[in-house]
Amino acid sequence: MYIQLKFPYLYFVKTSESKYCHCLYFTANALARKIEKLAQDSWSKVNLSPSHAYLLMMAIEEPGVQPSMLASHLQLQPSTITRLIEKLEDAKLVIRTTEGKMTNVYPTPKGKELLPKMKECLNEFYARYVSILGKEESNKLVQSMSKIADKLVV
Amino acid sequence: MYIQLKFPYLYFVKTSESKYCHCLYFTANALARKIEKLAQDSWSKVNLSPSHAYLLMMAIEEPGVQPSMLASHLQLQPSTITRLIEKLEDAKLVIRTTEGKMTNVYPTPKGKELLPKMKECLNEFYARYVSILGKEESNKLVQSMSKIADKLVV
DNA sequence: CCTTTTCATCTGTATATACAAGTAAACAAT
DNA sequence: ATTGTTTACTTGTATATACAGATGAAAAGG
Repeated sequence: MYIQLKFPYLYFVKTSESKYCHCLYFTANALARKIEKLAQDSWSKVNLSPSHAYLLMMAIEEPGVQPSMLASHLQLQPSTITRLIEKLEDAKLVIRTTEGKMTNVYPTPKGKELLPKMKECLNEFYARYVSILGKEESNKLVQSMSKIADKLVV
Repeated sequence: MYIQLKFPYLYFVKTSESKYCHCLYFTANALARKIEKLAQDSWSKVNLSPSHAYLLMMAIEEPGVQPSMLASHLQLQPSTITRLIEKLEDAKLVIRTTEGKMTNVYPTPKGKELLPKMKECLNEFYARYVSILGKEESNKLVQSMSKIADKLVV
């Protein structure tokens, strides 16, 4: 004997109808994952994950930028930044120089070449979510989320 | 020669001041990670990650619940659910029975025993974020995030 | 100067999650 | 009945991320 639940197959549940939708935990994660997917999709043209792409863009904008700086701007742990840089280095898109305890990250020519395409991806990503959410609503969302993220510093 | 950036060490940047704060991608991820941390902290008393805890709670509320159901309510992929269940099974908190192609997940007595403590964790988690964000604002946030997550179904 | 502390980064390891492919059951179509 | 398709779940593998500890440089204290 086993319980066969009501809707055989594809229990598709909207986030807002999920049993745990009222819970900040799942809502925030579900939203982040969906946005992640949209972003991955938008950056697939340059064969980079969004994080790698943003890091590369920062290195282009600010050549010699340091991992600690990248960590705080990208809101990631230093160890994560190390790993991201390693991968970009393998792909010959950035180089790292170490002087004393400091490390500086510079884009390679090959990395710089990608900039226009990355900007396109950025625009496409923006356009896509604006077309889904509307300009108003997406701006409001970003603002309120970052305000709240600041408050949540633990 | 290397560039020494302005604020030696601890480039602490609020989410709202990050170079990429205007980007939905980083904002959503940063927020989700902070909430994740708060949740992990709240559930550390039962030695479970929030996802594991929620899965266990669902199995207690609805004994015999199926992985597909869990996947849609917890907004996770079926394979992820399999892995979560495996771990709970190792910890003897749930058991799985398979009949045909269906799988049912039941809490063990040891699992059920945890319910009161888990409810405490849930309450603590809720209380913590409400105390930081306010009741109004946190409700509004959850609502708008889940509404937007629904729209983003790709 | 020497010692201790702090700092910036890296390494080892672990986690949650995902995708894609695999498997086996159930269903459908002829 | 046989065969093909769909479904439900699992497995293999990969990824991004994190934490904790290691390392080596710099700064501070005496």
